[in-house]
Amino acid sequence: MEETDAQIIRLLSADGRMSFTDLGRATGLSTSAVHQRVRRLEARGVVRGYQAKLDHEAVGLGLTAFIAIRAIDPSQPDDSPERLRHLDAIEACYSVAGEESYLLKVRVPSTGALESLLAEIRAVANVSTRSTIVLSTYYENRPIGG
Amino acid sequence: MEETDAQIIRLLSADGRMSFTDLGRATGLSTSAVHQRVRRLEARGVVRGYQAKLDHEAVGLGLTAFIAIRAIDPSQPDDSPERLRHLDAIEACYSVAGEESYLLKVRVPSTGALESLLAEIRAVANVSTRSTIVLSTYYENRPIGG
DNA sequence: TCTGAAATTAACCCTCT
DNA sequence: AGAGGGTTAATTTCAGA
Repeated sequence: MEETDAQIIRLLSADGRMSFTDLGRATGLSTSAVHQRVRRLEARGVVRGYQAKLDHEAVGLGLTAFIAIRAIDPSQPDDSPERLRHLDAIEACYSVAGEESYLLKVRVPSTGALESLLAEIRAVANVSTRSTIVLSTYYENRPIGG
Repeated sequence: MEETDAQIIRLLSADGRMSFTDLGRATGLSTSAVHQRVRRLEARGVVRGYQAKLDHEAVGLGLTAFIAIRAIDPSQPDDSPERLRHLDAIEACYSVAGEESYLLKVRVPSTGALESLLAEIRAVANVSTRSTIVLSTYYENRPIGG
């Protein structure tokens, strides 16, 4: 990865709405050159899209939790990520090394909603769950380092 | 939270670079009306910024891990999040309920880098660590549901 | 790959409702 | 709060180096 592309990526990681004009100024390139580079990074899949960072509390999703899951029947094929994909409370799904096989990050409005989500996860994926409740978020989704 | 604002938030959560013109079309409002609403959401802190979603592998940060940390000396004031803030491999820091007090999400290039990061975390914050390595990411930072 | 210029479209600000 | 209009600025495409 070239230094100019790396710089563009750092800038867009910190401000996803930065204009091509400003990106050009920051990198010392013309507007059309950065435009070309950003489009190429998007086409290659290095930049996968853009997203607003939200105050989840204000949006009514004030409860965040991490849910580690473990298959109950190890002989069954384990396609939990696909089985759980439709649950839009699940913001992220990772397969992990360790005692459990997957780790989910979820956002819900309340403990009641978390309770029903857990029931649904267990039913849909035939897994046991271990939840870790987030008490407060100090920082999150920080831009990549520079 | 009003339905129109909620809709704008969902749209910007899915596409942070969506134009005010398109937001207007999608919500049935004029360009200037959505413009006004988005600026208000930003001013209130509901929208905290915008960010490019990256392929971290392509950017040279192919190793993701979750690190749960626990204070070694419970009599010391526990300001780990501030002590660790300067480490830009740490993408997120949560305080959590459970056996450990904080959960970090980190991105590094290699296991070697993870090893030195762990050493630094333990030294800087005087904590013990328990790491969970991410093997693969099925989905992540999905837009909020609707 | 870059620049520079031209054409199109969007952002932004203001006023009126 | 929103619509409409006018000005400024950005995006996008293209020719040329």
